[in-house]
Formats: sequence, structure tokens, C-alpha cells
Amino acid sequence: MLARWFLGKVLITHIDGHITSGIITETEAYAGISDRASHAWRGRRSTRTAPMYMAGGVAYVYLIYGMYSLFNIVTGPPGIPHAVLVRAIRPLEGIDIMHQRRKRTGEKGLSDGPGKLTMAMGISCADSGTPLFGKRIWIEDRGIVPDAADIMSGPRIGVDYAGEDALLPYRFICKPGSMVQ
DNA sequence: TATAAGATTTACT
DNA sequence: GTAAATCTTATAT
Repeated sequence: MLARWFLGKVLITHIDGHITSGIITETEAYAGISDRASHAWRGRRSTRTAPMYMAGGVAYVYLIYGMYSLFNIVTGPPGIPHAVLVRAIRPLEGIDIMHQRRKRTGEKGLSDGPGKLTMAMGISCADSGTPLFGKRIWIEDRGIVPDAADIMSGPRIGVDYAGEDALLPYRFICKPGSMVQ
């Protein structure tokens, strides 16, 4: 499962002149048209989901509930809408910037949710389709590889409506403290 | 053309 | 624990 590979990788953004980065600690896989929980289920396609049909390596950001952005990494070949949703990161650099961006909660809930992390990183729906190896948003492999024993998997969150597909263990979490810098 | 629901978060009871 | 905020897409007139 490709979603597992992203655990431990470092996501970096350079937006509005600010650099922020964090270790990816929680991901969810969305397996194309056969996955009922995916926006691309049954081949659904629109302007919003277009990046998912592009070649892997681009960002798929989209707005949910009119107020929150969710950040995905497209992993499939062109025409196959496979994507990995980044649900949580651990702040690494630019933590003060993140605080500045979200004055809501304190240290605790900085980036432990899909909508929260995009807020903290400064990602918006305008970044959908951005290559992940450019100079605005990119991913670095800093050699952080979580031990297999520290990786937990389980059912996805917030997709109960998807029926049986919601029970698939497509969710991967890195145990806190399992990654040493 | 109009209505309903969603890969969420926050605030209030 | 429950409800509201708010916009895009999908499904129904």
C-alpha cells in the first residue's frame, strides 16, 4: 500500500514567503473508481477532482463543507484516480507561523486533522494540481522510516456512508514518539 | 433550475 | 454531546 510509504516523509510548503514543514504521521488511501469513499468513485469526474486523474506526484486539494481544505497526494498513473489523503502531520519547522495562521487552538491541535494541517501549512484549494516536486509544495525523504511495529492501520474516518468500503483498513497512523529526528 | 449531502472543525448546551 | 458554518458536486424536478 502506497499510503504507508508516505509515513515519515516530510511535507514542506513555501507559501506567502513562509516555510513550514512537518512529518506525515497519518494517511488514508483512496483507491480509484472502485472505492466508494473516493470522490472518483464510479468514474465521477469534475473540475474539482481533475487532479486525481492526472499522473502521480501532484497535489489534490479540495474544499469540503465550504470552509476546510483537504490535502491529497495523487499516486496513480494518468487516468487512474488513486490518491492518498494526508490526515495529520507533526510540525517540524515554522511552528510559529502555524500558530499565526490558526489562532484558534494552542499547541495541541496544530495540525492533527485534515482541515487543520492545510490551515497550518497555508495550503488552499488554489494549490490543487501543484506538482509535489516544485518550489511551492514538495516532499522530502529525510531518511525517517518508522518501524513497522509503530505503524497502525485501521478503518478510515468520516466515511461511514461508504458502506463496506468504509471498513477497509486503508488508514495508516504513526505512533507518537516513534520517529527520531 | 432547484435541492440535498459531504474525505470537517469549532462553539455552545 | 449536539449543532452550525458554508460551497461544490450530484441528483432530482
